[in-house]
Amino acid sequence: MSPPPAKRPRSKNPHGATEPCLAVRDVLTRVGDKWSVLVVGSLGDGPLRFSDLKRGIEGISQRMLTLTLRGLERDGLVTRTQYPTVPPRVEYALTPLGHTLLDPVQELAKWALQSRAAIQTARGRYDKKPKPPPPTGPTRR
Amino acid sequence: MSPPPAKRPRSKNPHGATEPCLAVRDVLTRVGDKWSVLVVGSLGDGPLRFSDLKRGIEGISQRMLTLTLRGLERDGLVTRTQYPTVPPRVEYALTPLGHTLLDPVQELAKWALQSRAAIQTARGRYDKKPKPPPPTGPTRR
DNA sequence: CTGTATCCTGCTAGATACTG
DNA sequence: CAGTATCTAGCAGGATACAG
Repeated sequence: MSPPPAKRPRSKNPHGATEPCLAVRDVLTRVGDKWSVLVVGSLGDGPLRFSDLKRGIEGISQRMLTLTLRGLERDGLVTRTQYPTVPPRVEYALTPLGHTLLDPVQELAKWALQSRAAIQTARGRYDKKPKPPPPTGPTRR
Repeated sequence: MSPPPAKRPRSKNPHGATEPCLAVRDVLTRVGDKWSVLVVGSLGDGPLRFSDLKRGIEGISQRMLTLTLRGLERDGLVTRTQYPTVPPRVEYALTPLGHTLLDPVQELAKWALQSRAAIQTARGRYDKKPKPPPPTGPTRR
């Protein structure tokens, strides 16, 4: 039998183990998608109907709103309440868990607003620099 | 000439204007991608070399690490310092702006760790329910 | 060691049309 | 009003090979 190829003992990460990383990535894929945060933010003020959400979030398509809401519902962050009236009326609201997300997200939003200018300045500067010069002379990035 | 089709006066959003949304989305696309947060987190303890980052972040490919670092550099969140030694040695570090991002991100990470269990429970519950029943009888979701 | 250049795949998300 | 069903384009991201 050939000896087992020694599975990489895995040096522990300096900033935490592998476990937390997975959790963070997991959350980030939910929260980091194009619309989830905006939906959660919209619901922060209280329950809203489907069409109100759609109107409130400029640019979202019906499809994406549905998908986003399903995802959030699945994760236990929002509830869906359907009133059997005609025409149908469905309300979405944050769960307690969903509310706890509101805080970190607003932190991030605050950062975004504060840093927006700085970031755009940095981008402008960076985008002007790239000097891939002619083969003559030492290329210096 | 045909009259301009009246550009939709746009009702103002209840949770803020359209402006902030753009900023938030902008940040989210940077922060919400698969690796940026982990890179920033890794650099939180201090500067690191390329290969150290690669080793520290389990599962990232060379390509994505490079791309992520370029993006962060462009946005003024990290600096790249190249020592003209042989072999080449490049160190990445957070800028002051980058450090300010560390805080909100860690908030979110904390939330992720705390809520992980609850979310997975919710998912399990949700994934069991879907009852697309036989065509006989009133389908009730 | 630190990248860049290709190739290739799957998913994300938009547009549109149709149903209860 | 509230959703589902399709179709499709674009791009994020992985593997690999090569270069300074």
